[in-house]
Amino acid sequence: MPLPKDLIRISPTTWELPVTFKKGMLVPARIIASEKLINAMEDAVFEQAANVACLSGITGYSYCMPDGHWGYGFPIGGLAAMDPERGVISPGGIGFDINCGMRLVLTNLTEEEVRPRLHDLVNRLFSRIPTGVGCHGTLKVKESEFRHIAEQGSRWCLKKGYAVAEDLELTEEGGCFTGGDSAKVSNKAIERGLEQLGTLGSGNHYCEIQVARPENVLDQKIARSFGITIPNQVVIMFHCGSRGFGHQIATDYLQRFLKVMGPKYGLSVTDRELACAPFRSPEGQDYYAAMKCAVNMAFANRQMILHRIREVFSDIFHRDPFDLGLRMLYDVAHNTAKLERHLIDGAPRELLVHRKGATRSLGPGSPELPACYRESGQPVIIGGSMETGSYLLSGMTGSNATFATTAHGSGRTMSRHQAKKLFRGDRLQQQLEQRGIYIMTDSLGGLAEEAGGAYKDIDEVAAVTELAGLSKRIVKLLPMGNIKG
DNA sequence: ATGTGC
Repeated sequence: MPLPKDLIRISPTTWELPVTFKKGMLVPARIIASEKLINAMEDAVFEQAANVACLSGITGYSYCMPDGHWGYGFPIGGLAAMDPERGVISPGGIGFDINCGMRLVLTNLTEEEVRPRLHDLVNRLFSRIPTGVGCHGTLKVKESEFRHIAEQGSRWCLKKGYAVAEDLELTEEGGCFTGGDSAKVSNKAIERGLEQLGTLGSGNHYCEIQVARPENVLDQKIARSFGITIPNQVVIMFHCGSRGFGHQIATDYLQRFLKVMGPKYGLSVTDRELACAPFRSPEGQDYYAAMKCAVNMAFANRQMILHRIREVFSDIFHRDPFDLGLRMLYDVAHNTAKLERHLIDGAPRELLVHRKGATRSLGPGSPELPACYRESGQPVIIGGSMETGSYLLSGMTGSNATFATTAHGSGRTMSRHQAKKLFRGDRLQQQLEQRGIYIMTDSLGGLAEEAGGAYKDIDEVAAVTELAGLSKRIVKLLPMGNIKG
């Protein structure tokens, strides 16, 4: 597929569509990619990044990260910073799975210690962490309790004994976006959420046991400061979000925005999927307060899953989970919008940063970071496929250009439908087992959709983020065992 | 992504 002829190469890793690319663009669109990745990008990414550049109040550039691909309205990998006074908030810039995110957990166990118990561990994780569409959690809460969870996030877990203080310190925003208001959430969304705490979900959501081999440690010093200190150290990475709760909130507000956008606010968009409302309007503020509830539910969901992981490892090894070194490394959101301060032309400005399939990546010295990571920069977790592995990186100061943002995953190269035609889940499971990767799933079709071959080259994506000055590769993590929906 | 949709 030929690249758009207006596309300009700004640097080895930055490509730009000027405002002349499409009528209505207020700022240029920039795509962070190598030559290989830009050539593999779907046309839809260019169109969608340009559509986002037309949204009121967009500041600087509309961005797409190197793992970018086609999404609902915004590309997945999309980033837009809005002026909060003049700009809009758009659910399509956050995604249906609000606060879908990654959490990385340390252990002090080695591959040699874990391998003999791998099947037991994976089987037990699979039975303790519900997976799949429509799965229900082992914890059901009352509506009033759920409203607290939606407003407090991980803080609720700490109060109930499902977290230790350090878990919250090592979660983006302390595991709670303040200002969540459950009165702005529909009863339907709350009903869907009641039984979803501690559940993984489906699609590309998974929980993986991984190993950090010495040859894959790329920066010894920062790796040590992140707690990767022993050869062949085992870690646990998982990926999930706000389940049906967040999905319902996104659906509710997309409908509401579509009704008022034109008639009440005179906003027109190139694509209905970019439904939006002025951030300072009642509708915009209601969505922001409801979205924060979904963000908080997702933080609490990941915290409950961490609690289950601690129980499982403790059961299998007959030791206290903290003796096993089951400590947080970090938790990053990758589907949110939030008010953040960024330097624009040398002056600090508050901006509403939409990240959709994009990770915050604060560089060294950022005051928002916990003290233990202030020197290194923020841990960034880029999840790859179960075949090819994942990366732990650290934020770099070059990310000032992208509102402190980097990639979030490897990014699909083909649709789920195509992947299902090309790969077979049962065969994949067998092949991976032969390579020492044990997978439990209740959907072999879903497994085929997540085949490594359906994704971009994770090594290339991680390398490009480093070359672009967004995030530095610290450790490549290889899969040993995986549960998925 | 999603009690998977026109």
